[in-house]
Amino acid sequence: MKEMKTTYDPKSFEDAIYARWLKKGAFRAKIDPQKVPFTVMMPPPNITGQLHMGHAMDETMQDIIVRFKRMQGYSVLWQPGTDHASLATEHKIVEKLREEGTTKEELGREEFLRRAYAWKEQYGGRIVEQLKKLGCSCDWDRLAFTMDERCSRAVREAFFRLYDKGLIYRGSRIINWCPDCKTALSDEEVAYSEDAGSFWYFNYPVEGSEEVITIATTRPETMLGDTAVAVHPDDARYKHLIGKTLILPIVGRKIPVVADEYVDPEFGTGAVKITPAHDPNDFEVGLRHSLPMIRVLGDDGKVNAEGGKYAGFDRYEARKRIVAEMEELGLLVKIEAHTHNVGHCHRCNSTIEPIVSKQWFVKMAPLAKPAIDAVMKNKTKFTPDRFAKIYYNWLENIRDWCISRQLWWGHRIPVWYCEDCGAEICSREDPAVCPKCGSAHLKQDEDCLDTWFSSALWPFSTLGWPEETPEYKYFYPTDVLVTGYDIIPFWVMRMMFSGLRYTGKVPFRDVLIHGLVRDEKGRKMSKTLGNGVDPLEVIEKYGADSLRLSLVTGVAPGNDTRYTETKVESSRNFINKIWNAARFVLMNAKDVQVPADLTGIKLTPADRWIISRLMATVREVTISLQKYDLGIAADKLTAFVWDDFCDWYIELSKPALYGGDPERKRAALGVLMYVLKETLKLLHPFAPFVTEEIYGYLPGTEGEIINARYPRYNSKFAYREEAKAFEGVIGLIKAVRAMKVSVNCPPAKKVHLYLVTDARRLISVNKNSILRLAGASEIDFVERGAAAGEKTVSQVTEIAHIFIPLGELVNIEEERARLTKELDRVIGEIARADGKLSNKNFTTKAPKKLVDDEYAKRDKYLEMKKKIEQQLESL
RNA sequence: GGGGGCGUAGCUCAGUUGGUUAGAGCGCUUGCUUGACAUGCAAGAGGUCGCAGAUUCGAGUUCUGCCGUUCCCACCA
Repeated sequence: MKEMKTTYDPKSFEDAIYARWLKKGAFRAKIDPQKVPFTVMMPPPNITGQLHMGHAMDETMQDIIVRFKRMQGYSVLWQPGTDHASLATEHKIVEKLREEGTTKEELGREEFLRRAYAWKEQYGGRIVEQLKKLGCSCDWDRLAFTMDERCSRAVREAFFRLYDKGLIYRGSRIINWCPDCKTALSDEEVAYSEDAGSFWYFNYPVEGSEEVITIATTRPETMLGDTAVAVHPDDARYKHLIGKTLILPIVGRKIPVVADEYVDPEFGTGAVKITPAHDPNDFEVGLRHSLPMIRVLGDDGKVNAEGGKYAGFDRYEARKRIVAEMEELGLLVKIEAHTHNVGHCHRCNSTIEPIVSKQWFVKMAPLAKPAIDAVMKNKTKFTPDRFAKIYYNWLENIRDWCISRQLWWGHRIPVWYCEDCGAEICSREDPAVCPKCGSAHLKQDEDCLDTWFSSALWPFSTLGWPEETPEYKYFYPTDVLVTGYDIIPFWVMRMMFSGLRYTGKVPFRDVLIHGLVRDEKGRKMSKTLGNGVDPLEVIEKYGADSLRLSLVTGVAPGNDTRYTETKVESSRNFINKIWNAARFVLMNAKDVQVPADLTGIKLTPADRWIISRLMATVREVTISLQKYDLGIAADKLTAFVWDDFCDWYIELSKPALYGGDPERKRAALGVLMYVLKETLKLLHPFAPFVTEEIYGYLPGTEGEIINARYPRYNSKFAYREEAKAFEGVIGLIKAVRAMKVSVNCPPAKKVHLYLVTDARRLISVNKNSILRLAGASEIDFVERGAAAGEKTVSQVTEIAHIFIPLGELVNIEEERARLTKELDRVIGEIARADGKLSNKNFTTKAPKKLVDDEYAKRDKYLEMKKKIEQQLESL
């Protein structure tokens, strides 16, 4: 057998272990009627993407859940894939073309797409390799892509069904336009920020009068498209002007003054310029008053022909010039500084222009309702449940979804227009001729679909829907979706209404929401700030297991967390700890095999204690994982491994290992190995690599830990009473250690213990361990402390009153101080217990067990008090 | 304007359905080359759980109000 290295060195085995899992097909999902399926859909990362800390946490959480379920015996499918990320990818390629001195228009659609696919081939697999580094156990054989044949077919079907029912329509509406990406965006793709701007006050002259009306605007260039000025119908200042005509300066257009409730008389001047083609509110006003819509900005963000002499100027240049001209005309009243919320493109951060434009929309109201109901009825549950509220909030206020994008990289809208009769055709298959007039002159819509239209189908499109494939029947609906709260509006909500609409079922039963990984100072990690930490570098330095553990420990569901290297170090230290614990066990084991179970091993109280603790840990970890409390599960495991197993049990086992009694040694090794093996299994979902590596060193284990059965709680091994009694031994050892420290006794100096106790049997059985761990030379049972001599230190514990004669080592004053402090504490406890017990309400209303416990506690403390007082006296 | 989150040890954070003496990691103090591990061991110090009320036998935990902080949505041109 190979020797384990002295320190944990993840680089020496992680890649090899991953390769072995792949080779053995350990991640492969199988349709097995004997098993219960468990399905998780990986949120498909963008093909443009690189693994960042947010992914690392998201994927780690999924891998933990998936490995746990796999070990529990479920037939697990963790479906991986990538997203074509229409806008993000096209943006990147366009940028590259610009560097090459060309444009997509110059290349043409066909050549552009060829380039895009080439780009995808080159970079699209990058993130997949990075996920492997992290240890993700997804079924790579089923790797999907949102633009592959399966997914494309599902997109076509979904579009057709909605179109067929009138839920997809084409219309001219105000949409969010990004002049840089030159495409429409959905409301969700616009991010608002408080930007510093100005408020320009302009005078518009009233026709046939000396009067003017003062309006205020934040976007002067839009005045070119003004078709009215609105005032509040009850506003006394303007009442007489309603119905009058204004001369729009610069342009010279005659525009009416209209009355509309929308105007807030308190804000600005109480008079609002109305530009129906460039503002959502103005658009509504325009509709109410049948105002003309004049678009003055082109798709490139430049003033168009409607802008007269300003045609061709960029929107900001036009703004400057228009303000200057207004000033020259004496119509500029004032300029105020004004911060206001400005929309920015989610992708390129350019300022969004609201523009009226002909686009495709999904009617949301009929889709939102079932999606709300499904969560209300608990068909899908959010964890933590507060996110359900956020979900409702989104769906209740949702507006129709603009799904067309003026992009080439994506799913082209499956609608054709007949050039002869003008018919609009949407069909499942590409039409050859117009079904209305038979003409062959058909032209497909130029636009692509919003990426999220295809992502919304992910839970079932990857399984072959609309076909009733065996996969679809077995693995759908999925079990849990893991994602960040920032993705709820983009994706979770859209998968919900899509799933319900197309499959009649919720796409997942649970939604586990997590927070963001922030930097050490609590800031969002971002490219512009340059504060992002590359998970791959962390893996390189500390190993994937350390990174994984550090991303889930001490994290509460749904809360943001800060990444610090210190946390990774702590996790690494922990893993090193278990590495060395294993090394210790194996060094002593030699030819001993891991026992299959505990039957046939003669157990000591210490053995029963650690087994009891193991069982408690199995239960706690299992329950926590089932509730998706990964942080709690990790904490419980860490505490068990480090405190109980390493710091106590291994030390307790040493007398048996070194004592020379082969039978006892074998028994101790049996327990050590059994507990170690079970612990590795418990830990495997969190730290898959190191547990698999150590598992491979254990003699007598077969196969891989990834396929091992997750430990199950067995009440037979709970040993409740015995474990509790043994805690008394631990208390005794801790007390002796503390006593030695308190009187400055060197740790190496062995002390003689005199014990007044009822637990002689328990102590005798564990004598060797107590001597070793407490640093004692001898234990004597006595009736009274006086037997220990005149100068002693003493301490009362659960199971014994300890006396140690320390001769010259005793510092009387320090000892007196220590005892006095202890006495104060005990008196405080008695007062607390008395207070509770003298309260009739407590004794009558609280559960009996609590009251009894309180009595027992008070008696114990009274006893301790008496002993401490005696001791103080004797000093 | 609407809706969340957070406020607990010096720092970063946990804290299950209300129930022993409120926990962890890091940092700090003291001691230790204890036959796995100094990426370690032992013993400690450190908290009016943001403030004020309420409910309860009992509140870090439930309710109300307030203060601070932060995020999301909506938005007045």
